[in-house]
Amino acid sequence: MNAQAQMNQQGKKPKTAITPTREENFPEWYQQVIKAADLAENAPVRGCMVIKPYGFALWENVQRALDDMIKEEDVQNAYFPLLIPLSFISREAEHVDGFAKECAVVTHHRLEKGPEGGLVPAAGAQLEEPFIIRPTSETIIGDSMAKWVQSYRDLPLKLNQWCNVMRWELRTRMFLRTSEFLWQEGHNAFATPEEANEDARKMLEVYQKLYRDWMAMPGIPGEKTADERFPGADHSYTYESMMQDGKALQACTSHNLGQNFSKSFGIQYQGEDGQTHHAYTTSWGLSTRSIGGLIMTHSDDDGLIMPPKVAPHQVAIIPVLRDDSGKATVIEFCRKLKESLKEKGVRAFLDESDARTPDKMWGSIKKGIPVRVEVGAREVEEGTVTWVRRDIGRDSKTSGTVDAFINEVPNLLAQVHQALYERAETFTRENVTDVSGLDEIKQFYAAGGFGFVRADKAVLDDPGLEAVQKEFSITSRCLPFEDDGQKVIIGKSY
RNA sequence: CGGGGUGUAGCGCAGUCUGGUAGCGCAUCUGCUUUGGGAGCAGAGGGCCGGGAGUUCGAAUCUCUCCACCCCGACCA
Repeated sequence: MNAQAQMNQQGKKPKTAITPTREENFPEWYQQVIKAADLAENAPVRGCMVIKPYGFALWENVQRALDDMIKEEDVQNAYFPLLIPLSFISREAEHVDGFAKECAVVTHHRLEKGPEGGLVPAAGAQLEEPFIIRPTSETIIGDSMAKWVQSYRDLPLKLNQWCNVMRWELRTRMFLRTSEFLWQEGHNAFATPEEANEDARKMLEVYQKLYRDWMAMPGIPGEKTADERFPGADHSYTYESMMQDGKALQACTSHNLGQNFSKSFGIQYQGEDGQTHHAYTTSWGLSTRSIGGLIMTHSDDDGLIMPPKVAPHQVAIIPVLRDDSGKATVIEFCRKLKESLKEKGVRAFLDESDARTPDKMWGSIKKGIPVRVEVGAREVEEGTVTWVRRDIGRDSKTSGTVDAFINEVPNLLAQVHQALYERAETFTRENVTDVSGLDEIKQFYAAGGFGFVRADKAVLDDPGLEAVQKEFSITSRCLPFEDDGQKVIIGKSY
């Protein structure tokens, strides 16, 4: 957008740090942003990725923020096994249908030398009952809950685990859909259906808060339609976030599982009435997919833009060095600046590499560091610094004293956060189009319409809907809470 | 899993049709000159041309076969 403006003024295409641009090829741009920012790379294993230190630092910040919020809800962290007995997964009928197709199965416990050299699973070491590598843990946690819940006094039971899961995906993309991914999965059990549903809604609000206040990502909270529901859930709630290419990303989910799992796994308690009752359970998860969403929401043609609150580095200090004579003084000045920022609770990164100045600058741009501060011999002499906001670029270049800058930083970071959120929020709002019914949905997408449409939920009962969805690769994303479930949002999705 | 595409230096690519000593740009290293939004000149290093099997005097190039990645679709918290 900024690039577009420059292009018009100068009559030529400005150089962008990322090629291709979003407009030219969005999926390829996405890959290149990840590479340029050094977030992750493909692993030798199909569909898996290596999350590199800078990318993992981002995830850790997201994790820390969410973990604190989860604990605020009186949920306790625990850990359950990676391997799940095969028989567990088949206990809940819908659940099996949902996951059987993408399970990795462990069948042996030993290797031996094969006839043609190399190692093969030992024939004599076949497992009596194979294990699956967890695609999600409802079943194995349900098994434990059944033991832990005896009396109504044991409820509610609220558990969460941070772990990896594996789903044998046919089509993978970095962060958005990988065979193995990291997430947290929460599993709560209650005595009444009301509490369970309230909990599922509550945890969605927690996610919404994380996205809004930490990752600056707007979205549309709502309920999933029946055909988009989690296998085994009575109700699934979601936060659907619009990416810059107009597609929806299911950014997290929260499920009210009713008594489906408590019946399959025998999660029962004796109530005050002396009778035995099945508990009501919920499950809720947020994964490394959120990182993919963050990238596609905020980044531009010069690379990543990090929302300040989860950014591994909030301020990049770039020493501008002319020659070796002034170098020591400038570096010394920068180190002091870094210390002062640290004391203020700001995560500052000082680039002490001997790369040339522009390369250091572009490095911080591509990594999306929210604020860049340039310190040269001139600044050191005057006791001033020059700073620039990543989201605005060089138009935001400002000079001031070191003290002024240090005092301004928290405000600056808050402004970047606010600007990122508002930009994404406006973008989302402007790209949701109200339509009257199926004909208008068809017209909209046939004419190359961009983004989501919002229709009366009656359209879900239109027998022609399926054909239209297929034709334009669109699905119903959710029934937004803000419309009291009377409308449905439809669009393309990841 | 179906259709299409791509695998050649860290990154981006040419070379493949028509077999004959592995190339270009950026990055890296050395030196000099430069330096506040992607510097210039000169030189240097770096490749089992995705893997395997064939055809051939000779294969990045032709054939077969795996594998991986990307896009579309199907499927999918």
